[in-house]
Amino acid sequence: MAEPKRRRIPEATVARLPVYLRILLELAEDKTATISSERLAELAGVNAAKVRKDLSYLGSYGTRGVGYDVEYLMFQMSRALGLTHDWPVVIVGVGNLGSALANYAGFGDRGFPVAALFDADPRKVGQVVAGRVIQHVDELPDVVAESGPVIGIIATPAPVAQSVADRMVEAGITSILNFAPAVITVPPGTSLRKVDLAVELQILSFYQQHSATFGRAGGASRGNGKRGGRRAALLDTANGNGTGAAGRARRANTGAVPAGG
Amino acid sequence: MAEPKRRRIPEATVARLPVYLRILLELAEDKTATISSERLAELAGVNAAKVRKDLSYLGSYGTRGVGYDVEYLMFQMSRALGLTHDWPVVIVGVGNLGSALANYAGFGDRGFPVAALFDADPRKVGQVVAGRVIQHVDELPDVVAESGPVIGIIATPAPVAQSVADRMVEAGITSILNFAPAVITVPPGTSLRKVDLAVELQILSFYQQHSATFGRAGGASRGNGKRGGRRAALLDTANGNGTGAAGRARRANTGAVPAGG
DNA sequence: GTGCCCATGTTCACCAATTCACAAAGTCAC
DNA sequence: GTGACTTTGTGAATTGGTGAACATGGGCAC
Repeated sequence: MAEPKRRRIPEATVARLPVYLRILLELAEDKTATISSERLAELAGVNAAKVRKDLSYLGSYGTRGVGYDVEYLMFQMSRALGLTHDWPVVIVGVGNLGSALANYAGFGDRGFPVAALFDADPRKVGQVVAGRVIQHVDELPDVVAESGPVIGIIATPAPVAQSVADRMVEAGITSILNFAPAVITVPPGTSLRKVDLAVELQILSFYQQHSATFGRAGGASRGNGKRGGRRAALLDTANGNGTGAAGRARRANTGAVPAGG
Repeated sequence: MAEPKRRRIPEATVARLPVYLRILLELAEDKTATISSERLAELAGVNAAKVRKDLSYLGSYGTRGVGYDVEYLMFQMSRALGLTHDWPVVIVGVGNLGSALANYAGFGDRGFPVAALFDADPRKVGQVVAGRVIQHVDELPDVVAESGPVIGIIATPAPVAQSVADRMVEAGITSILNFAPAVITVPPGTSLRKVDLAVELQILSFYQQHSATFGRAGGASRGNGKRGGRRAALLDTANGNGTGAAGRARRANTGAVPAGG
């Protein structure tokens, strides 16, 4: 092993890397050759020091006085994220959400092709969605055994989410993304992330309610230049960390504080 | 003011409250009268101490030696989250995802009725989705002005997400949930949360890749009792904080560590 | 080839969040 | 009414992450 492990990359950093990567992709399309941590921070809505620290976990890939080479940084970042090859995904539960996910082109584009669709409803099995025949969930183990490592997506109703997760784990899936509004547990060694609409809305509700306690944030919304350049960044983040929906202005660079009136 | 502000509730706690609330709802349906912090922690996939501390921010609503009254706790929690009345949502962008969201019954059920659908595509305007006529996005300000405070959901393609956010802010919306795969910025006083599919998948990819560094986590998946009771909980959390998709076992209670082989 | 300039990479101090451990406070049995 | 038992609520210690400040080191002008 040459140097396989630099430092252990913090979870918060891991959650931000994909954001940087997407920005780099856009920059590359615009034929931008190099980027400074400051500019990248601005585009990602974070602090420049944080960007530098995050990138330093990947290695010293910047050039002092110049910045980071976009192409090279993209390569290193993709490597760190394990995106050098495709990760097929299998979707269990082909209702409204499952169909939408299956049809979402962004998946395949970014290295996550939809490998198979499953449902437990016999009426759905055999139907074609997004160019794929829906299979019965009983066939999950066989499909996984054939196709190798995949990411499992749960898009079922809440009551069956845990049992689906169990079946995924048993089939050998070690990465699961749960869209069902239910807490599910998996054994150690399996990665689990969740996306929960209702929870997100309720968090927003909290901050909305809370900002109302200090006088009505709404007024300042239209504050200054509505489109002329980006403003005080609060990268907020359903993923990763930094939940920070900011009830009050937090260190407002632009000085447009809502409560001040 | 009697006692409007106890302590300031930490963001991490705010992100967990909705999870507790959902569990309480299920418990109430099962006619469970009281719940201990330990049991609640188990159901939520977190630490019991954390539950107690989280709940203590709401006030001292437990009874020592007994636990928490489910109904009463639900009430207090709903109040804290601002869920005593409905929060209408407006969805901008009625593509695959937007339609799925509009059709998602879970919204209205939980106090977030869909108030209106918008799109910029003239071919979509006038069509009916989920029982609602799609309006042109230009009408957004009028609708918001009429209906009062709403939560804005962005389900557009990435390139227009920022401009949609700007229009929402200008219309007076102060809570935005962004599904578009783009970083958007809003002025202070506006709450922003994001849900990003690609980012979630890439985070999973990282941990999948990483667990492979220590020998292949896949093997241990089937470890012990596949359904017999919940196991070492890792609440992982696309929202809130604690990104923690656990590459390796983290403090595995059950002892089934993947790398051990 | 020399020196200035500029952005990186890293150190350090701070802040937020988690976890432990335990006293306080209530119930229930008798 | 008393005592044992259970579970909460919180203070303190620890961990993880953030942000500012600064030294390091490479490019570029001349």
